[in-house]
Amino acid sequence: MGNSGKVEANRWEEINAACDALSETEEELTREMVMRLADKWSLWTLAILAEEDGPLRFTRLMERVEGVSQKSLTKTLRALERDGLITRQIFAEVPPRVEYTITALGLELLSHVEPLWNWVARSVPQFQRTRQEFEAR
Amino acid sequence: MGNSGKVEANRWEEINAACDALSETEEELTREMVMRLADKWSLWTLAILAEEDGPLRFTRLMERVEGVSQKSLTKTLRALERDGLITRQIFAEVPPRVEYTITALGLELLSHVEPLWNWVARSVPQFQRTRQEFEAR
DNA sequence: CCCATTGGTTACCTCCGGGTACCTACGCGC
DNA sequence: GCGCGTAGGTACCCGGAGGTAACCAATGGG
Repeated sequence: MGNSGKVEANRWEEINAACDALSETEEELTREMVMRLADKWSLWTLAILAEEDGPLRFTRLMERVEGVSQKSLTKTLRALERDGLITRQIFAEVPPRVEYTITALGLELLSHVEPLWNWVARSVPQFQRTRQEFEAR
Repeated sequence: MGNSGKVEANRWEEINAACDALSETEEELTREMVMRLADKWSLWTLAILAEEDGPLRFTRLMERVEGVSQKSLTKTLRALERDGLITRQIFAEVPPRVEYTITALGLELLSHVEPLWNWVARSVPQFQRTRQEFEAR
């Protein structure tokens, strides 16, 4: 526990070093991005678009991202588009048709999210045990 | 962009498969953990404890985690302790002394957060550019 | 003429994270 | 007896996230 801790701590210092290389506003932007991506719907929506491997219409998307409201989905999609993680293509038809597609950047992001997510998923039993012990304390 | 997209999509399907292997409540727990860790202070606090490579007292911690309020730090620390990411040792002294230490689990978590964080930090210029284009549209 | 469809937008409401301010318990030095 | 310092707890307030429901524009079908 002692020496392995030191190794991990050094790794984390690398992150801090990487952050220091950025200007203050850029570090804030990093923080902002991380927190924005961890909101209720962004990653889920992105994952749906990734597994589809093709464009999806708004209504279709709302069916797949179970439980999301129109309003929240709109907002989420605008934010994802703004950051270049998805594209939004409007067709001048009636009734209107809008297609959303994940970008290369979006797929790259997901590929970096995956290991962390998998680790958390694998560690869930550990967390459950720890919580029970904590509760029973 | 076409075939690399397919590769990434398959990777993401692995995540979904990993999630399906868990019960529904466990999947919710995964989601909950990810979102909890992405809150305003958890990761930051954890990082401070990691770089310290030793115990830290409450007041000390509040100085380092710049901008956190007493209330929020208390809450954050309780949550981290509950999940076994840090330990909390109370000394029966006056004035009271409480020491917080990161656990092996906490360090492991940080090591898995690091690549994602680094990628986001590296991609910040890209995000800035994309946003400017979006704004100017 | 009426209505359904699609992709929103808007008003309204509630919940919760997080901030400030103030309180406590305790033993110490004065 | 009085303040001081530590590690919180508690009450109150504000803003923002996110849900619901109603409305809208344009047009093809009946």
